Amino acid sequence: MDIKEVLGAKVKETVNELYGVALPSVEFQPTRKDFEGDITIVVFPMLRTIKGNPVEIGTRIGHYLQENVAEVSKFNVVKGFLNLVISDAHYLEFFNTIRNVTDFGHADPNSKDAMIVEYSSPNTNKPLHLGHIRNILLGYSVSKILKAAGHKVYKTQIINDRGIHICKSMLAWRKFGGGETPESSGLKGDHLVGKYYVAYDKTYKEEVAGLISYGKDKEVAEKEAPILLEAQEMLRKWEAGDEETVALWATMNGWVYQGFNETYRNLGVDFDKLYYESNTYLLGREVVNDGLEKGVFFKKNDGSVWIDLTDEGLDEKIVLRADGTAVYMTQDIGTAIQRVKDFPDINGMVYTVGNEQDYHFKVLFIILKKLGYSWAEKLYHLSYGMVDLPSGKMKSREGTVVDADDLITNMEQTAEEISEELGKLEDYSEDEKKGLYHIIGLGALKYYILKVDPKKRILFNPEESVDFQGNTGPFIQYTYARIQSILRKAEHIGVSTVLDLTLTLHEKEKELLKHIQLFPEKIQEAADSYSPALIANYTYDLVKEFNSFYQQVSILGETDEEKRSFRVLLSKKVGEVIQSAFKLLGIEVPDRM
RNA sequence: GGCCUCAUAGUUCAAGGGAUAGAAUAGAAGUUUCCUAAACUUUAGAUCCAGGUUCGAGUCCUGGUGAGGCCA
Repeated sequence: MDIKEVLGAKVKETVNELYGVALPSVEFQPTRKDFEGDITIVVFPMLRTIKGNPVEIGTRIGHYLQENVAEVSKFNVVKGFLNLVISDAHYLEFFNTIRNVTDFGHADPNSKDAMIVEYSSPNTNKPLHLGHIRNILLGYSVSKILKAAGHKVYKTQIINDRGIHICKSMLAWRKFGGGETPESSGLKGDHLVGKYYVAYDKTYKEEVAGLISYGKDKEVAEKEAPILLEAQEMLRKWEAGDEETVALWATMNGWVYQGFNETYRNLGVDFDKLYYESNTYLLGREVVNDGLEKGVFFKKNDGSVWIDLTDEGLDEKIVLRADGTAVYMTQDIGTAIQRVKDFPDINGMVYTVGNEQDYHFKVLFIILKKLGYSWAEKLYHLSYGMVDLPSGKMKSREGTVVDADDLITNMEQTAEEISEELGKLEDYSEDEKKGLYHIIGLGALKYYILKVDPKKRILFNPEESVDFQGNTGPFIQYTYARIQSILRKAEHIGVSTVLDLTLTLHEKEKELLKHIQLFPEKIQEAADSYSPALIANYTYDLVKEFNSFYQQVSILGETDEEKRSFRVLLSKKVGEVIQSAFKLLGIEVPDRM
């Protein structure tokens, strides 16, 4: 039983007895380090219910708790803060109940609604970059966190595999490619296709410049460049189902998927179901007609269909063009409904999409609610800020985009350089080393990105991102590795698995136990706010707490056998919590480094 | 023009309306006969501006300023 629940109930009971009033709630916080105590009850909010002096009230409650609650061994009152010292026995008892629990902190599986988490959802005309990485890591981590909080989770993405941008790559490949394939060129499929997208853009710009030099207006030139007209023609052919065009489209998309899959594998992420826009772009139109009948939408004179959201403080938004073709909104409405059909057990969806689409999703969710879908209440736009570079915004035109694959390789190399310098792995085989550098390099990258609150912009400094000291992934991995080293040595020494519940706890041991105790709450909080950053920062705090413990007490060198055993068991548990927390971030931990 | 985010040490990040605003990095100074020094200890340094609500505001409200985004 959670200590806060016990105390909360007791405090209410106490107040009722002493003052004859019912307290609506009790506010707790961890006691600040400069005061004696483990848990603090804030008295101020009680003043609304009980009239009087906060110090007096705190003292009376403190006395009562000390006498009647076994867990409370001491107390002190500072201003309106009632600091309680919790007995060692309570923490030992807590430790005893969790020490053999393998998924400590996780809620019962499938105890909550099933959900869909969508992330990645790239275009298929160029390789993934740093912006996608933030999206992918966030989405994957949130899916793990929701799962740990008790939800069943389906991971999905919608691949933007059709449209003018793909036609541009296809056209350029046909014009300049000379039949080049990933095999013949040795290029990763997505990079190959991206190369032709760039080639298209170059030609396009030359043509526009040419037209302008012949006296055309810039705007006109941009619309009339021959290569653009050709690409548009190609798109029309694709939509008409032209065999050759569709075949080329399928081939080139196939290359891109191979490339993407390699990147996903490197990042350690996966999906349960994929949606392709080429299959879904026609969805949603019937729903619009439906909504017209219900009066949710209205038709303008030109035949286009709109929704009026002025009563929501927004404006009017188009949902179907005058020529009857779908806009993004139409598709998204259709896709959402399709997903509920595909996964009838779900009640809730998370869309991991950048914050430039905040408005779009706000509107989408309102429309779905107005259409009367009950699950529309449980949609969440996991919106995240852009990734900036020290030089400013990433711009593909200026070549400042950080490529995902290059970045991963870089991180692995840095991990290798640092490890080689320290030279602790002489007995490792090349393969083992390679695996380890991958774990460390990706740990650095993932942690660097996930520790930041999703809604904030990230400044990605390539030099700092490979920093392995301080609040970083490798620092935490290193602590884990040290713990494993202790455990290996402990095996030789022999450690009792019986826990002596009458031990007197060292201050640092208590701190560690308090921190471990927070893990389940943190998972819940992270799930409620869809924020891996909470887990990252929690893990870092735990690691710092462990390092401090490690520095101050002897673990294997402790001569009292019972104390030694306890410390080994405690270290082991800390390792397990680190591992478990990092799993929620999609980060692996090494046994040695 | 309308709407939406963000603003905290030199820098990168924290802080469910609660105590003296925490870390990390960069700077200064220390700690290795002992369980991994990728560690630890000490030191200095910050809430964009002006009002308001509250016993109490980095946090909530209003108005500015600055950065970014969305919609025509």
